[in-house]
Amino acid sequence: MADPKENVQMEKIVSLCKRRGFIFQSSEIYGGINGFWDYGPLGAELKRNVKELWWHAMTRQREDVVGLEATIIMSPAIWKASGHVDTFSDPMIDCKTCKGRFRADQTDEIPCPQKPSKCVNDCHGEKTAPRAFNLMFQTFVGPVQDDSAIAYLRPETAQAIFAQFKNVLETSRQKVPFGIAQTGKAFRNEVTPRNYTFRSREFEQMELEFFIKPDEAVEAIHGSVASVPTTGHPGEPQSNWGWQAWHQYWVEERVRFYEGIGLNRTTLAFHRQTPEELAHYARACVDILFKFPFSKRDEQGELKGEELEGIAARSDFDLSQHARFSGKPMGVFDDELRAAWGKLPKEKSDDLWRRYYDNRKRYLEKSGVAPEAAAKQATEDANGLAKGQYVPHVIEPSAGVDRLILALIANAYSETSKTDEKGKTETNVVLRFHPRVAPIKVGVLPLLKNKPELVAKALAVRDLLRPWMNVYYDDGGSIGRRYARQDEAGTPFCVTIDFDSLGEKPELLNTVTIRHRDDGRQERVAISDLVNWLLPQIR
RNA sequence: GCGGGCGUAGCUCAAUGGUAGAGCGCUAGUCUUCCAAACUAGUUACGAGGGUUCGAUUCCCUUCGCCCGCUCCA
Repeated sequence: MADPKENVQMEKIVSLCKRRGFIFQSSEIYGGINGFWDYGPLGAELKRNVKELWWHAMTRQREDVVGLEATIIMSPAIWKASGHVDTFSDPMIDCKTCKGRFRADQTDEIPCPQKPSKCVNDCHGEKTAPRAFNLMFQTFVGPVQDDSAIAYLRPETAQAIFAQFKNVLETSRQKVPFGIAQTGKAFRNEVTPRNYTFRSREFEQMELEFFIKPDEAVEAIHGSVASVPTTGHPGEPQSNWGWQAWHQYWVEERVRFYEGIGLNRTTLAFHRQTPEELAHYARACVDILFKFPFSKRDEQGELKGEELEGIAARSDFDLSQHARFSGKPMGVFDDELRAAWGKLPKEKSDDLWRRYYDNRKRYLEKSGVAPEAAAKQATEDANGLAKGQYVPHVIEPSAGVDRLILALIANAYSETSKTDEKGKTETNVVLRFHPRVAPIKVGVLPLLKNKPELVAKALAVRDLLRPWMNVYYDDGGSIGRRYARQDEAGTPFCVTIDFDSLGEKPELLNTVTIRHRDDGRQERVAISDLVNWLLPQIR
């Protein structure tokens, strides 16, 4: 943590989350378990709202994205193909003398921190035996616990989408470009869970794999690939978009989503990965960061932010891997491409053929295929392109739900101070959630508890609203106390039933007060208009 | 996993080798005509296990968890 003040801010948030029932430590009564967190009543509502908004925006509101709900345990072959079995398991050696940690396969290359003239292998430090640091949780499928039964809890939801790509394509009546969206749990046995729920061992993802034509196919069909500005939203998708346009599009779509739930651009930061940071198969990756209180600061003292979501342009790597490992074709056939290819001038088709060939060959060689075999396969692939066949490329917006929840809470957290006549200052916490994500949409409160007519009317209003939104009825303590309770829960609106609602002023019969969380403003609304007044604000 | 700090009600904080206390919160009741009013009653803790001791929340060990460094990127 950069600064004690920010530490305090984070501690307040943690304390509030427990006090109000947003987040609890998992297995707390048994002393807890590191890296696992539960959501209490308010947290469960908040999280559900966020996931539903994502699902709504990503699938139901779109023509070109469909959903998937895959299992958490899959064939271990999937994780071989994806690279997780290999890259997620570096054997490590700790040196008890110098406290260093080294990859076991590099101890004869890395110099000893204390005696740089010698490598780690030859220095005098006492080393532990090599230990595999596999970030995947292992389990066994079936009753026999031998190596043949080993399976893994998925470390990301994405791979199921690739593995089911063909099934979805064939059953959904979609054509490239289109996407497959999925939310769900993922598991990583992190070395060090950190920063409250930010890095957990069990967490939930919201991932879209959006499949697009390779640029060579777009160019063959449209003559050229559209260029779009590198900043700002490029507008409605166009058929001549290549991967860059689609990537830019999804970055901006995702920012719109965050803005729509109360995280405006100033709370976010962006990181465009450098060529050194990118995985070898990736063309680009933009991270969307949120400036958490625990974030580190840059040289200018600005919060750098922590990653909420990465939008990666992953080329055709994923589907190609699964095609190679499963032996099942992952390519698609494109009528339009086939028709267009025949009309290309030879110069053009040769150029496209060569570029596609080069890309395929580079991928195959990077994947360890022998040069000769790679050249042969790449030739086949490029010939396939000329007949209308290709392996789709993918743009992957991949977000962490739990990180977003924490960001929403941190963003909403605010304190207001009031000093009463006696000079007593009181600090109140207000969670300024966007109404769309707020766990409770409306608090229904009779002005007084000991007047049966008020209570009866308030209960009637509660029952009127309940089918439409999450309501909370409260008649405990004074009205001010109840407002304060709802402020802490982040409830955007409170409806108060008073004597005018009962007709004390006849013209106000069957009206109620709506009190706004953020400024305390009140307005009078007829009970019969309540649903129509509230719904547009919470959707 | 390694090193450093920490662990007392739901929260914030006391005290002690000999019965653990306050404020706030929460629950119930009285009262209350719009922003944590008052009164009454109730509620809950020494992270877990072992040891030293007549007796441990206090001293020692182990373990679990939290925070800070090394790792990581949803």
